[in-house]
Amino acid sequence: MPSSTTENYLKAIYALAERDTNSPLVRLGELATELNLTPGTITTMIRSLSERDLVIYQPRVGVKLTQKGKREALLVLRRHRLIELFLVEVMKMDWSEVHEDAEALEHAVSDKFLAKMDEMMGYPTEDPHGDPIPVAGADMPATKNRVLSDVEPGAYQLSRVNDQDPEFLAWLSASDLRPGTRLVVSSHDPHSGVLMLQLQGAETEFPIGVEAAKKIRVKPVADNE
Amino acid sequence: MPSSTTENYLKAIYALAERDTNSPLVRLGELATELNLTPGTITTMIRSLSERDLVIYQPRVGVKLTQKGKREALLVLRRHRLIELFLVEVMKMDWSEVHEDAEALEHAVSDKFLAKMDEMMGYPTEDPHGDPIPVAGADMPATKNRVLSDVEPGAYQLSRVNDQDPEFLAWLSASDLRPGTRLVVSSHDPHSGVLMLQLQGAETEFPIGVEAAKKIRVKPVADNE
DNA sequence: CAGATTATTTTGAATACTCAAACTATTTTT
DNA sequence: AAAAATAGTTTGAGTATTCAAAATAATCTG
Repeated sequence: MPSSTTENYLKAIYALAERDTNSPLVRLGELATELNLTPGTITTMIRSLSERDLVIYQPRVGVKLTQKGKREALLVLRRHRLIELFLVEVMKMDWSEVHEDAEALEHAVSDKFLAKMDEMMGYPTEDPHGDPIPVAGADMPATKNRVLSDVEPGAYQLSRVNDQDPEFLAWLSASDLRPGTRLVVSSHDPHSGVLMLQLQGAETEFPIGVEAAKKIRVKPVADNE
Repeated sequence: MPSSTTENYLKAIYALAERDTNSPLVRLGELATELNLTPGTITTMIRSLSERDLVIYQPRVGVKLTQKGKREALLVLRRHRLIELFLVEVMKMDWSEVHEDAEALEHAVSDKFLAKMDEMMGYPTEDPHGDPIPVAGADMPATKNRVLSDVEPGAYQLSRVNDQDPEFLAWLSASDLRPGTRLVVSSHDPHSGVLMLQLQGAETEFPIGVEAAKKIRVKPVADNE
């Protein structure tokens, strides 16, 4: 029974938290940008979410989801991804036009309908983007993130960096390695301890050592995303 | 871009107007009952609909839809019925559980999605209840009402009475013939000019003359409705 | 027709969002 | 560390929708 507004806030908080796993809190400004609302609105709304025990709010610092909030967010995410897949697979709709529709339907779809879609598609575990579909009861969607140093050659997207060291982060940034960056792991030589990466757009390859690669998490990317 | 609240008001006005075609206006009280809202709320909202040229409002008397309002209402009805049919036919959902779902989805579904459903089901003209599905452009759904005197034997529902005569109406009412009443036409003898009706629940038959039957309109009823 | 009944409207208030603009805290920069 | 820039909060206000209860109009009934 959370309103669709509430659902959207929770979803946004969840998404932003995923995007940047380093900081434990999502700042309200990010949220304002994400949701296209004024900062004041966010503050007000977050206070209300906090009263309803959906988020933990540290004024001036940021928010994070409570257990309850996360459950809700995952529910919405599940609906969203299942619907997207449904629209593409069953309704034969196009990639491009599917997101908006799912955005609207995710707040209107009943459990029964959701269950039917799920069944109809054989209980899929990933949406059209390769993102995992959160499972009904389960707390967490199996995150598809993997440590860059452990990954087979292929296409990935940088999802997070497990290191706070400013120098390292600066180097990453200077190398265009930021969350969201697409990259292809073209080879991994275990003897030299060097992986060759090719960045989105760039044609030259680019070496990185295993030690550094251990700090970086990526997720596999479907070509169409 | 009407809100889903607005859409529900328009839909309700449309439905009530259909139900009782004798009076040209829907009284606000009926609306309050239909929508389960307090009378004051209705008054306020109707004034707002009126300002937006969706209804014509005669204070203390009633409302009717404007051309614009009717267009909106039919749009919603089209969505509702198409969705119901979709849920039953494609999603294999049960009759009983379909209405509520459609009620929610009718406000969230995009034109693209609607078009896909329509196409997928081969452009159906009737929903699971036998009610006509309003066509996108067309102003009016082909009403399925028929004059009782012209109808073949079968199950019907009384939809309207085209007569104002209080005596006649009183007789109807005394005979339990009211809009909404289910009845079965068991025979129609053109020579004697008498139709035999069996009322919902009752087991005895009951004669009515063609002249009277001409004033009564019914619509076919599916057994499951 | 006058009081009783019933239908509708008005009034005052609440909830859930949202904004603009003023204000305040925090962080950066010099 | 003070000035400047940035981020977050407060305040006052508005929209859409709703309710309860008082006021009013219309209708019914003896």
